[in-house]
Amino acid sequence: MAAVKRLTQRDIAQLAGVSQATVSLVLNGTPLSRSRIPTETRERVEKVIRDTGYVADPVARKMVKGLNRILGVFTYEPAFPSGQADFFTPFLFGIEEAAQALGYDLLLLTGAGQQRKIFGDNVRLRLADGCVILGRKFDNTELARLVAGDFPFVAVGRRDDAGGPVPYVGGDYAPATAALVERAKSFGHRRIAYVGLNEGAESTVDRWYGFSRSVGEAELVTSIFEVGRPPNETLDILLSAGATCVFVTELADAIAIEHAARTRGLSIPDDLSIVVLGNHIRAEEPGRRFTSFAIPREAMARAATEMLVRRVEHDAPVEQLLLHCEPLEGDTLGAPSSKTKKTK
Amino acid sequence: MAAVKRLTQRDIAQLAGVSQATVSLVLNGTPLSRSRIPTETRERVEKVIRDTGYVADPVARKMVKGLNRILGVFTYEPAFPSGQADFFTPFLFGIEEAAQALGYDLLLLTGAGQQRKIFGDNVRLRLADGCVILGRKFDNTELARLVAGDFPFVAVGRRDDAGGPVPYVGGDYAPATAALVERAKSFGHRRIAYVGLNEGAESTVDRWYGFSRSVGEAELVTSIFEVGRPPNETLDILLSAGATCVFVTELADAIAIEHAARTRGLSIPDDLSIVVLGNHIRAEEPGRRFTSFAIPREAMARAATEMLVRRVEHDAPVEQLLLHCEPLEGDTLGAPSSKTKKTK
DNA sequence: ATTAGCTGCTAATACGTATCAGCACTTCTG
DNA sequence: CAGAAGTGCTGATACGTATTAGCAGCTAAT
Repeated sequence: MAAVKRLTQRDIAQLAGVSQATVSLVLNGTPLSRSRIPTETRERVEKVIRDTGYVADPVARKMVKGLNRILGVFTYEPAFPSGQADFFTPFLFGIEEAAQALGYDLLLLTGAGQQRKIFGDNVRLRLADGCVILGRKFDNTELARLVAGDFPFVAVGRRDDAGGPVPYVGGDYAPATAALVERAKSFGHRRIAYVGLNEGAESTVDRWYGFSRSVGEAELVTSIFEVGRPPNETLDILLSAGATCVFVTELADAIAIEHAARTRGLSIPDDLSIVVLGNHIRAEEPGRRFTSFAIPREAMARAATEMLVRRVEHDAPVEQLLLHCEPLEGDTLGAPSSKTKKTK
Repeated sequence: MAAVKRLTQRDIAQLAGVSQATVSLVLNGTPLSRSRIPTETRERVEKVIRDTGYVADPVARKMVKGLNRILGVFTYEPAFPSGQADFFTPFLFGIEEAAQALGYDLLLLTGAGQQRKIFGDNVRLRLADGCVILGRKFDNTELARLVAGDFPFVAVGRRDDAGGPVPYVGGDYAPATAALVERAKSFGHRRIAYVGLNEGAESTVDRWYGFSRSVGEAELVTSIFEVGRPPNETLDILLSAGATCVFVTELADAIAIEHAARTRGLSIPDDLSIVVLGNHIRAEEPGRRFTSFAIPREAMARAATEMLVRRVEHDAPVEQLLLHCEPLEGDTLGAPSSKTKKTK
C-alpha cells in the first residue's frame, strides 16, 4: 500500500554490482560506448532489469535529453464535451493516427470551459515536444508569441498575421469555392447570391475570395455579409434580387433557408439552388444532402502532425500547406427552372 | 530560428537581481516562506516573469515534486481510428470532462495497431500521475503487475483476478439484466431463452449471472452460449424450444435474429420479444429500437477519473464502484401473442 | 549588553538520467 | 621495454526546479 519507492538505475546498479553509469550505458549507449562493455557484464545487468521490471523514468530522461516523443494537442474551445464534440473528433482521429505511426503519444490540453491560454500559469504544454493547435478562435497575441518563441507547433487551418509565418495545414477553400461557382455557372446560373461573412477568420476570407474571384460582377445579384439573420428575411432579399442560386457559408443558414423556401412552396433546386461552402459534420441530416465541398479533416490533421514531427525532429523550416477539397455532388444544385427565369 | 535557449528560473533571477531560489519561492512558496519575501521584491520578480513570459518547466517540476497534474489514458485496443472509434469516445468525453474539472490534463496512450504493453520498453506512462485503463481485452499479467506496483490506476469496467483488488468503476449489469427479466415476466413471458457467452469477461459473466438468477429453471427454455452463429439456425433453435422472449448479449446478434424473424414473417415483439443486454453505441439504427438497458459510459468515465484523482492525491484506498444501468423501453419487448402461446 | 527573534535573502542539495572525461589495467607495437 | 592503443569500467556533472538549512543584519526584550 505504502508507495514502494520506485526503482532507479542506482538500485539496478547495486544489484548487478556495477555503477549507475554502466546501467545507463547498457540501456542506451552508443554503438561506440556499447562496444566497451563485455557481453557478460551486459547480460548480468539486463537480467537484473528483466527480473525487477525496471523502466527508466521518462521524466528524468526528458530532462536530460530534451525530447519525449509526446505531442501536445491544444484547443481553445472545449474539445470533448459531447455537445458539439463532433467538430474536433475527426481532427483528433487524424492526429492520433499519425502520431501512432510516428511513435508519439498525445497530450490533450483542451480548454473545456475556462478559456485557456497557452501562456497561462500552469502550462504543462512544454512537456510535449511540440504541439498541434486546433480551434476556430485563435488568440493572435498568443499565436505571435508562439511564432516568436522556440516551441515547435503547427496550426490546423490557415493563419496569418502573427508577426511571422505560421506553419499550418489548412483546407484550400478558395479554389474549392471557385469550382462550385463554375459548376453553378455551367448549370446556367447567372444570378448568384452570397450569404455569410466576408471577413474575420482566414477560412472565411478564403471562401469569399474564391467566390468573388470567379463570379462576374453582373452575376452577383446580392450579398448578405452576416449569419443568423431570420431566414424569411434572407429569402425575401434573395428572391427580390432574382437570385437563382445562393452560396451559403454556414450550414445552419442553409438549412434555415431551405426550410423557409420549402414552406413557401418553392422547390430546391428548381426554384433556388443552394450551395454550402464546406461539409459540416452533422451534414448527415434527414433527407437533404447539400451540394458543397469536402473538408478533408482527417488528412489535414495527419499532415499537420507529420509536419510538426518534421519540425521537432529535424528543425525543419516553416511549411504552409493547403489540401484540396473535393466537390460534393449533393442535390441542392441544379439548373434554374425556366419558370424562375421567366418570373424575373 | 536557432533554438532560443529556453528561459529558466536562473535567467529570471538574474534579470530581477535575486537568486533562483527566490524566484521559486515567489512562484510557489508556502504562506510561511512567502511572508518572508517583501512585496517590493515579489513584484519585481513577478514583473520580470510577466515580461518574459516565463513558465516553469513541468518536467523539472515533476522530477522534484513527483506530481504533474496529468492523467494517462491507456487503451489496449486502438482507440481512435475512425472505424470503431465510437466505443471509446463516450469514455473519453467523460474522462476529459472530469479531468478538466479537476485541473488535470490527459496523456493519451492508445495502442493503435501494435498491441501495446503497459510495461514496454518505452513506457511514457509514468509521466502521468496515474492512469485510467480502458478496453475490453485486458492483459491479466499486466493488470497484476499494476495492482502489485505503486502506480495509481483505475479501470473502467469491473476486473477480477489480478492477485489483489482492482480499483474500478463499472456498470451494474447483473441487476439491470435481472430487472429486464422481471419486466419480461410481468409481460407474461414464461418461455425465455439466452443467446450470448456466459463466461469470459466480467461484464459478460455479470449479465449471465443477473439473468440466470432471476429466471426460474422452468422458464429458461434454451441457452446458446456463443455469438455469431448463423441467425436462421439460432432462430430455429429458439422457435423449436418454444421461446417467446430471447435475451441477447450482442447487438449484432439481435439485429441478425430480428432480421431473420422478419424475413419469415414473424412479428416482433408479438411473435418473439428480443431484449438486448446493454445499449450499444450504434444502436440508433433505422427503425427498430431494441429494449435494453443504458450503459452510463460518460458517468462511468467521470467517476473513474475522480476515483483516480482521489488515489493520486490522497492515496485513497481501493474503491470498487458499479453504476446503475437504467432500463431502455424500446419496442422489441411486449406481451407474447396468444397465437404464439397456442402454437406451442 | 547580551540574547532572542525576526526579516530578507541565498547556498546547497535532491530528484533520476545521460554522457563525457578519464582512471587503472592489459595487450600490442616497434 | 617504453610507449601506444585498447578494454572495462566509474566519477562527476548537467538538466531545471523545489525546498531546507542557515547566514547576515536588524530590532526588541531581558
